[in-house]
Amino acid sequence: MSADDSSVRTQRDRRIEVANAAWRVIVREGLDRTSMRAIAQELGATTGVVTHYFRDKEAMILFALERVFEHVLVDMQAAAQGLTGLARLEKMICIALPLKMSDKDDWKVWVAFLGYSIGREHLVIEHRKRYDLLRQFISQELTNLQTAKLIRADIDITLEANALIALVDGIGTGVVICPDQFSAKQQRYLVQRHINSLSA
Amino acid sequence: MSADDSSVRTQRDRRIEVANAAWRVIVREGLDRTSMRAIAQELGATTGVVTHYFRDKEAMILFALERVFEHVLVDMQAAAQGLTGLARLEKMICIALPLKMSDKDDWKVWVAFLGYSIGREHLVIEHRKRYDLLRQFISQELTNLQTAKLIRADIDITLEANALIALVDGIGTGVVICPDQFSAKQQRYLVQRHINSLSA
DNA sequence: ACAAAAACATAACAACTGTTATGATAAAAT
DNA sequence: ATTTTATCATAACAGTTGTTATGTTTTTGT
Repeated sequence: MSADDSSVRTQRDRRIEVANAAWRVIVREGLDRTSMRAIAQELGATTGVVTHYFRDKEAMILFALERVFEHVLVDMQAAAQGLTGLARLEKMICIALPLKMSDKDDWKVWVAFLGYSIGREHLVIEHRKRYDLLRQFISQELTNLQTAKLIRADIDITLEANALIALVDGIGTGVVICPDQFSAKQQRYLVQRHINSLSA
Repeated sequence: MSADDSSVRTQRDRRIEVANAAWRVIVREGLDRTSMRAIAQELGATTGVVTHYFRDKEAMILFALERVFEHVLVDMQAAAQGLTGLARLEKMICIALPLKMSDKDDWKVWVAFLGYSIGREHLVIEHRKRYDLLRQFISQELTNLQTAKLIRADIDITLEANALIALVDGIGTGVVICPDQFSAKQQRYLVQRHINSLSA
């Protein structure tokens, strides 16, 4: 092994390239038609690459999902920097929305995974882990707001975190199916109104 | 053809039996693993039955989806009977929620379809038709409420219909993934609060 | 009773699936 | 320089897929 160098292509980098190719195929063809061969072709390589970097198809699929999810979490954290109060929560939630056209593809992958998980309990569990993380994340923010007396004291934090997730999830799938029904402004308005209704 | 009789098994009845078998397989195995052979086996028959009553797999799948959707619409209409005002809308929306354990299976099918549609534009369009119908349906109710001055006059009806659909959709998928996070009482509370916030 | 049509069963088709084994080539380590 | 390891290509495997064709049986219409 060579020393750490920013100009070398590490093993993880290559895994990400494969996952990105998978991501593109999922968006274009759907998850159940995302075959090893389709991914390899999208990558301009053969299936040898895919099998070399991932134990099996499911490991690769989960890696691709994890990338989408992690991406959102990081963006939420970054967007929250420097903000406080309700505006901070509002900004964070909005990051998860498909406000831009490009965000829609991430939502396509997310929705595809949700559907693909039905009947595959271990995938449902994987998905649940991410919802749990999100809930934990939002609950933390709500707790801070409650401590600062910016939202009402009688609010059930877990319930409200779930409600926010449900709202975002509903809008996300709504945009995937009916892109014309949710403008960026409308999405923001719905989140803003919901959060303001929690205000003290 | 014999005369109309309630005790005969019509062609449509048999199609429904096939669709119900498909529904069960979708819930248990997932949509992409719902093969013709699996459906036939669930039905206690062979693939000859399935191919005889449906042009191809997609026609059968769409028929099964339509049944789930129609079922919800009918139930909503039935539940609305005799009710007026905000309580009427509230009751209708709640019908679509997975309040009971048995409702969860319908939501599994719905979510499976959503994911399965990704990358299949004609299925997205089919789904969109149903969202359009739902929106139209809810908009009608909202319009009545607005005319009766029971909700604020400045409310954008289409936006609010979409918001309600998104809320229900978010809760539904939430229950499918995290069944422990939404009690029936909590689901009702969220819908109730949302609708009350529209009150005049 | 007889013919026509509906309701299935069976089997075969070609295409596609994930996985695995085996090679070949290039990089890295010693 | 040589050996080991990482990276990929190729090919074959056994299984599954939707679809179609061809039967066989049952129901129905006349």
